Amino acid sequence: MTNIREIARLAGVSTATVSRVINDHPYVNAEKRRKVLEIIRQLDYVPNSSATSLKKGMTRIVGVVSASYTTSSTPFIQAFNIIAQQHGFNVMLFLTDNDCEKERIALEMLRSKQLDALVCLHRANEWPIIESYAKYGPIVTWQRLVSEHIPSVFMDQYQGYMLSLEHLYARGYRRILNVYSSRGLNTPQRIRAYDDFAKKYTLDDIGFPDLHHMMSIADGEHIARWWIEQSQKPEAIACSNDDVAAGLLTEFKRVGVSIPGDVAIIGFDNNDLARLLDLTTVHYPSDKQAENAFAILLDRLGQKAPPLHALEFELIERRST
Amino acid sequence: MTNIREIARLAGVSTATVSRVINDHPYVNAEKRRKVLEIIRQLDYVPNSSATSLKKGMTRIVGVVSASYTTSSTPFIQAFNIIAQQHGFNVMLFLTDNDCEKERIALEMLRSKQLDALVCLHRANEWPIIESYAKYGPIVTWQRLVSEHIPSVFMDQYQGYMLSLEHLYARGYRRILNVYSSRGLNTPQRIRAYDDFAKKYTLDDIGFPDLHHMMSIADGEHIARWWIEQSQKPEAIACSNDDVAAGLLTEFKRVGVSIPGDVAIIGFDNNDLARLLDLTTVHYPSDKQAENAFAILLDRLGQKAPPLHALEFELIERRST
DNA sequence: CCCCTTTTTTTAAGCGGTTTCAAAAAAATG
DNA sequence: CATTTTTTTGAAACCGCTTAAAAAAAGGGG
Repeated sequence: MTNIREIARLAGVSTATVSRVINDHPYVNAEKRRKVLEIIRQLDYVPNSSATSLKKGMTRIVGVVSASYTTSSTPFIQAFNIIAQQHGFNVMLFLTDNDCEKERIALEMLRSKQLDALVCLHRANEWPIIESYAKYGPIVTWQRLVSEHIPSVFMDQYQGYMLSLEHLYARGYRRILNVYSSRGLNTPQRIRAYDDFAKKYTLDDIGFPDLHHMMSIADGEHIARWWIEQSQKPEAIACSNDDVAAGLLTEFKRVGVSIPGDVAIIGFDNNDLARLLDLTTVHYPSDKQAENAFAILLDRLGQKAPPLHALEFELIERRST
Repeated sequence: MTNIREIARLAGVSTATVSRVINDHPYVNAEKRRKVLEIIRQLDYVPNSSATSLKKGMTRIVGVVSASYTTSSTPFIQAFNIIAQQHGFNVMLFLTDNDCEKERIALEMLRSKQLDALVCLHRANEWPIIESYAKYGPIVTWQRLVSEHIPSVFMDQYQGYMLSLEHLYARGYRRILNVYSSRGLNTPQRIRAYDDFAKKYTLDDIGFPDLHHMMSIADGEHIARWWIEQSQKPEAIACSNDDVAAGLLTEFKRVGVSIPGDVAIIGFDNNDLARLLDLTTVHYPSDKQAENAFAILLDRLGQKAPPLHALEFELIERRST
């Protein structure tokens, strides 16, 4: 086995010097440094990461716990990967399918120091269980959680949804259909936003059904077909996310319904699809949330962390409203 | 820090004894074992995994490299997780989005012994690059690869697709539409299968278009709408996978086309959707492939491995043909 | 009771790195 | 040239665990 001792022997120096070269420490003679690097290259040597982790007390691996790899979680995970990479951390992804056991694996790896920290996009176990692991290493969540041990990069969607509704109002739409998803705590906030909105402008309750659990393109297509059959049609549809909006838009175009002439559509998230289809939407800064999550973890690990971003929703006006 | 020395001290034994208790070795006095376990429980102690890995020369983590988390890769990944778990291995998932750099991370972790082994469902880097990492630890692939260093659990889909076609023929269908995906090397084999099939039964070339890159439910829906517009309609549609078949089926039902009365549909994979929708399909044993992949890795790691499954396609007759 | 075998326990040597500390060498200063 | 400061190096102590080997204790037969 080729280890640091072997390199030291061949380069005619001590292991300390080799270690210094590897870790880019100062105070190494230029010639010796060259020689050591040469031997390392020749022998195709890499330090054993278990040994490094043991000695340094860190693995430089951060776990990301997500129920699955969906349109909504992907941007967060991608951004998290990038920022972690930039700081020399690797990311270990745990797709739990909402299975407590699978989630537990990640938590246990934090406990046994295989992971330095954890970010939970979703969770399967009860909060107290997750909190009980916070003593083993920093944990950050994406969902709302009031806990002194576990910080969160959660954003209250009330404000974001209100942005969406106000935009529709400003454009002159009054008969608005709300399309909700079922993502944990977001829906209640959106409902509250609509109630406040309706009260503010004294809008009558038109009796449109509240659509729930709408999350996919296919759901959007269904709603489009439903819309066509109605005699009392909504003038605008405020969607739970861009996928639903995309499904609506493409299905409407397919059957010749004009957007925004016949009906306006507004999405939520501002994902690739929304950009592609020219959908008006509300930008949900999940990339900034991911960077904040990482910064918080880094800080709790006692490392110098970049400053936190301010998290704000932003209305992206395009051609669908 | 609570380490094994601390436990040993409190239990009044040596670290060797504690280690034996932890690893369930024989030759430990029952009373001392009890005492040690008691202290471990009290202090909420877990062995440091870096130390264990360093000493044992294994991390018991296996990497799974996949482009993303899709309907086709999920069953494999799930099955792989389960079998790995059963053998005391953890799985580290790498979703590469076909990015060479991201894939490289996994390979480098194998090199630095952070991973014991790797299974590649997809790959972004060229084969020679991947092969060059085989010397650092066992690698198995899901795709075809002829290499002495990298074994594969690849299955030639010629036979599976032929099964599908023969079934349609036996049911009396002659005007068959082929729907292909673009998954690497599978499509050529399927085309070859259809050519041989057409030759065997001297079927005329009817001039249906060859549909390529069809992989999703939405693709299936498109094809259904295309079918409706044709004057010369296919009697049966042989799909690249169950998702496409599902899209076809549901879209057809929506507009009142009778299945299999007006047109027969056969899928491929036998996933949850196919079961749910009562689709005739060809079972693609990706769970068995995953178990084989793990067995091969285990064997190459010098551990006792379970025997390999024979891999066979199987026609699953349901109500869509 | 002695000798031999079997069971139990401890000591100590690693696994492969990093880092402290002290010493040696080189450079700067007066 | 002696003294001080700075740069460069290596020896050795760890990080936390496992395990081979040695030692101690217990059991068994004659």
